[in-house]
Amino acid sequence: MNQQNNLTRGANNVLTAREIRKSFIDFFLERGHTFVPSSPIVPHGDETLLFTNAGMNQFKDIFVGLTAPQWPRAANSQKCLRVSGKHNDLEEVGKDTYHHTFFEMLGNWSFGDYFKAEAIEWAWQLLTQVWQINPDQLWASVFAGDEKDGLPKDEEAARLWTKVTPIRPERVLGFGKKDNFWEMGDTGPCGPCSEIHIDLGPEACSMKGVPGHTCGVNGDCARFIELWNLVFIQYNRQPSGNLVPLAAHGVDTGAGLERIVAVLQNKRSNYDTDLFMPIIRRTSELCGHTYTAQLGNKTDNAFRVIADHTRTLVFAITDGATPSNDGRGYVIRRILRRASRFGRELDLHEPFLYRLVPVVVDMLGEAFPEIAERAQHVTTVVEAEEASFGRTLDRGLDIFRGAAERAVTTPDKTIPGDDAFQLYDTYGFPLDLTQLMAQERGLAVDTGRFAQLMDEQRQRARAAKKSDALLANLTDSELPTTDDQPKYEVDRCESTLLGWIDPDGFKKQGQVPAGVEVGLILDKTCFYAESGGQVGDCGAIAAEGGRFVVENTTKVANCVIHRGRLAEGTLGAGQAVTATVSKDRNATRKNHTATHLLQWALQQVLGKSVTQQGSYVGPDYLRFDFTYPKAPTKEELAKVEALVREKIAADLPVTWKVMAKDDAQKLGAMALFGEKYGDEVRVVAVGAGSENEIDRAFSREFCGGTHVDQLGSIGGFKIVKEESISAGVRRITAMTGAALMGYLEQAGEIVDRLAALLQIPADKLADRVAQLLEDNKKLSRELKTASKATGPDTLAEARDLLDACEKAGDSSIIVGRLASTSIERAREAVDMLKKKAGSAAIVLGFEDDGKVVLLAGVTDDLVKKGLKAGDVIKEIAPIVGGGGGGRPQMAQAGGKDPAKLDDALAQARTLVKAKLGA
RNA sequence: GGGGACGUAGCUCAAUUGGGAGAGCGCCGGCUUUGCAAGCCGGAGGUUGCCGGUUCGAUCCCGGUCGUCUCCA
Repeated sequence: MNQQNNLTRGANNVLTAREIRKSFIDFFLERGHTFVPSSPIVPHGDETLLFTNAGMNQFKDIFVGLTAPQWPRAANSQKCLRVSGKHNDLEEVGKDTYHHTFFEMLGNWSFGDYFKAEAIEWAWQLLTQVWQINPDQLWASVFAGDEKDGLPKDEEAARLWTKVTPIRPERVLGFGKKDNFWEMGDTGPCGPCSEIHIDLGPEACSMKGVPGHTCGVNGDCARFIELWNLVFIQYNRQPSGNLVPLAAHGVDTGAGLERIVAVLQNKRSNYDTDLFMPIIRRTSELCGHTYTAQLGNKTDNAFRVIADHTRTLVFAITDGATPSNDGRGYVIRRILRRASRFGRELDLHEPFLYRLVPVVVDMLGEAFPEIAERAQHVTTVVEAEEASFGRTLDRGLDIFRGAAERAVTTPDKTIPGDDAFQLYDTYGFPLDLTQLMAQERGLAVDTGRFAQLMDEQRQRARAAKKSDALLANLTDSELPTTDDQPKYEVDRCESTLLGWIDPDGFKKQGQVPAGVEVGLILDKTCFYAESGGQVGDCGAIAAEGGRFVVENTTKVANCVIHRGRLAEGTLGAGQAVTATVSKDRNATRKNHTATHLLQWALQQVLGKSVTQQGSYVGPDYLRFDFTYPKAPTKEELAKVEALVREKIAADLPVTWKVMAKDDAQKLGAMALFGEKYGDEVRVVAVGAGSENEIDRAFSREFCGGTHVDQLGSIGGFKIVKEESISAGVRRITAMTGAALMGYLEQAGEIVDRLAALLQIPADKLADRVAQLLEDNKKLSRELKTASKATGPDTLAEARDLLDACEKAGDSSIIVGRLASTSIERAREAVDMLKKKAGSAAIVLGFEDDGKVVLLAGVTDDLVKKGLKAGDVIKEIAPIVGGGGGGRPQMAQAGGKDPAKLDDALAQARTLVKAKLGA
């Protein structure tokens, strides 16, 4: 049987990855599904998730029942990243043919619509009819039941397989919980799943000759691989561990595109497909090595790692992650460094990853237009980070040398785990590199100790972990949808208190507890929940008999949560209340509209490479992060300010409209990268007086925030700070309205005070201060030289002391009191005396501003005899109520009791004489 | 969010248990050379990130803060 022929359509008719992706989506569109574009790989709203790691992430709220689905059926190809947490494949990448950090997950979903029969039938049809995979190669698995959970075998699925597909019954196998029961987390929706595996033939087995190995489904070798997982969501796992059947059944399927492509293109390795080869070819051009597609080969390994990681970097950075030292950014930094490290295996020592970015864009820019739009930014960021890693390595090499030198002298020729850990933890020097370099010098590395230290570090971090306690137990609660449309119209509204959230969950009955932070839930509200950079509103929710102070407002699914504390009296569920937003919101609105003006002006002045990276809009100020490769000049910033002010002065109107996303995009409205939008979007248009004029607006942005009606009410605009926050990203902080007035007033006061102090007009301040600094410098220099000429002649005093001094053999014992002088001059005197006397022990003291200074100096020949200046000074300093010390040749002390100075000097004389035997 | 390291001249970095703020490169001047490079001699350049504490005295020790690097979650 020639299986190979059935896998392809002949050498000239192999489907490209692009065609395969498209045929999947088209197939499900034809079956009533809605194409829901991939959600960003960086989930902005969801802090519990570092990166999108499965196709269903964006539908989580639907499956847990927090929100209603907008469509009964959906399909897409989702960008996924698996680099941390439960699914951490990072270390595996490169070693085999199929592990990736970034991959695409093809998926189709049913939200309470179709169930097992359709899911199974369609998957089979697509695989065998559209993609023409030989049915003889396919196997199916179903859930075989679990006694502990009291779950029966999934007979329904098993029966359907043979009913709706022509698969032979013996090809439908049962497996346990590990393989065929899918759970999202410890709690929440879950259910049995059914997988489709393909048999690639005996040749593909990767465990040939391993004793006891038999090829089979879930048999751990590369002959049988899983192509598609169909999850049937029909239970809800409660915190107690019990499973409760769900009323609405769902389907969640996932098929890894990279694997499907490898199979359809008849490749043994995912890396041999057109999803990776262009990157590998380009890398090969850059380094001069050839990729031979072997496993267990160092250079081939490096090619694979680089290809995989480059894709990851392009997508993650495009969606708003940026290399940094914590959170998501740190994961990105690690991936980039890992790729860069493997580049060294290919003799690539200069930044090179950034040169692979265009290859990825070429390959995937059509399916994911965002990466094409952000290519320049990604390139800048990657190159800067590669350069930074180069510096990190250089510094690490220095430190390594020190550690290696120490290790060479030890009996066991081992670099201690502490050193290796310090290199890694503090200087970012990779452990494998430490080991490699140690090996080159015949040294070992104590990895056991290293692992121990690493573990301690982990535990420290874990102990410090905190979470949002308020939302801890919400998984099972069905939260109501809050009508928050009033937020755009009014800042006070009447509504009903439906209940509240506390750390135990959602409460719909009883009295709001006092003294603790809770989140009130209303049927409708005029409060704005934190979103799109705009802060959540503050204010109060009150009724007769009670008043609740809202400190922040957030949103979970479609439910607005008013966070705060009961301040007075009592409030109960079901009660009618009045919600009043704080006046701060007016200031926030000004800042929000000003942010739109700022983005528009930046694009006018700096060009289209300016795209929003993030923002903060609060009552006190606004912050706008945007991509731009270098610092804008003062003139450019001034021009931006001028443009914004011009628009404010023109007092143009602001309007907004909810429209279809496609229409909004046609109008050229700006959207935020890495933000997920629904089919209907709200577009805020500045410069348009009504919805009909929206095409005449000069600024149009996707935005759910609150804005002023007329630009004039912004009442002023000023950039107060411009800075870099990471490579290729700048941050501008600006102020408007009353906050700006306060800021200017404060600045004005400072200027007034300075001008009054210097008695000059304010515009001359800068010049005058510069002049003063210069004068000051000159004067202190002059003072230094002048005081040498005037003041007490310390050197003369010292000479007198020398002339009158006692002798111990050839050595002079010079002890005496000087007129008040400076430490510097007294030191000069000591130096002079040493030189003049040739051999001497010197102790000088003087009074200065109510304190005592003592200096001692000893010439080298006497130091050798055991007389140390430091010892002398330590003995006598306590006499004047102080302490001192120094080196054998020169020491110094201070004290607080001038009356005892002569006593101290007398003691010094006795000491020195005793020591020198005089 | 937590831990570690670093911050000194324009640049790269020194400074013994707390006791004269230094070197190399660069810059300026002079000498030497037909010219250049090099060499020799001399010079300028410092709020030791910032604030506070301990001390007779802090680049050094302690606390805080800002910035950079780095690891863990």
